[in-house]
Amino acid sequence: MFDTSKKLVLPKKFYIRPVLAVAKDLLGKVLIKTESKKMFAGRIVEVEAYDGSIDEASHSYNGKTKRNEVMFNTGGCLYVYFTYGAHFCSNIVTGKEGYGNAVLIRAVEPLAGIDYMIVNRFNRELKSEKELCNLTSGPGKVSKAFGFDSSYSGMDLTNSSVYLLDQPRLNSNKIGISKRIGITRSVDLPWRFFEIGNPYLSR
DNA sequence: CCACGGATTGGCT
DNA sequence: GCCAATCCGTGGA
Repeated sequence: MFDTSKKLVLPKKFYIRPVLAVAKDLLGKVLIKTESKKMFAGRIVEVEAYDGSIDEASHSYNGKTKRNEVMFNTGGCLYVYFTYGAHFCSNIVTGKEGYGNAVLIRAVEPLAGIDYMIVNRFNRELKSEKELCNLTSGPGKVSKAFGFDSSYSGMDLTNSSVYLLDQPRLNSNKIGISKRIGITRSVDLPWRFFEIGNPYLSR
């Protein structure tokens, strides 16, 4: 299904680029988490870019705080935050140290570890096959399915049990672009990117 | 110290 | 389609 050989792990330099370029290039890449003998894998199909320098919706817009400090790290690590008193959202930090840029993972297409994801999300059997499309079709859902919580924030994606596998870049005619979802500031920036027609999109 | 509101989700109307 | 749930980081007093 996919090759997990080391040479395909995305290197640091992939992440140390402008956040919009990284966001688009993340589509189609495979997110992996290993936990003892379990492996979780999902193909990224929807993302949003956040840029602390000009984007009022970004957590980093008002500078570094205890909550967002990981966003200011050198690109290539996870930034996980807690919101609405209930959900974790997982991001990939991009750019050079000090920039406060990140890409929110809004949806993935499950590839492996699906039974573990079902346990993490629902803690029961699926009621129907249709629930598969509800497994990882949103930022809180992806985090729950993979088991990402605040203890994962700051993890290095080039040297830990969480990493990304390189895959061919999506053809640009497969990439949809829209405004971001669920924000109240800088609402018009067209910084959401998704694979057109993929059944695992958040909407 | 306290009030506010959020990069969401799922259940109910 | 609408709205409550449910924490806690953040910012103003």
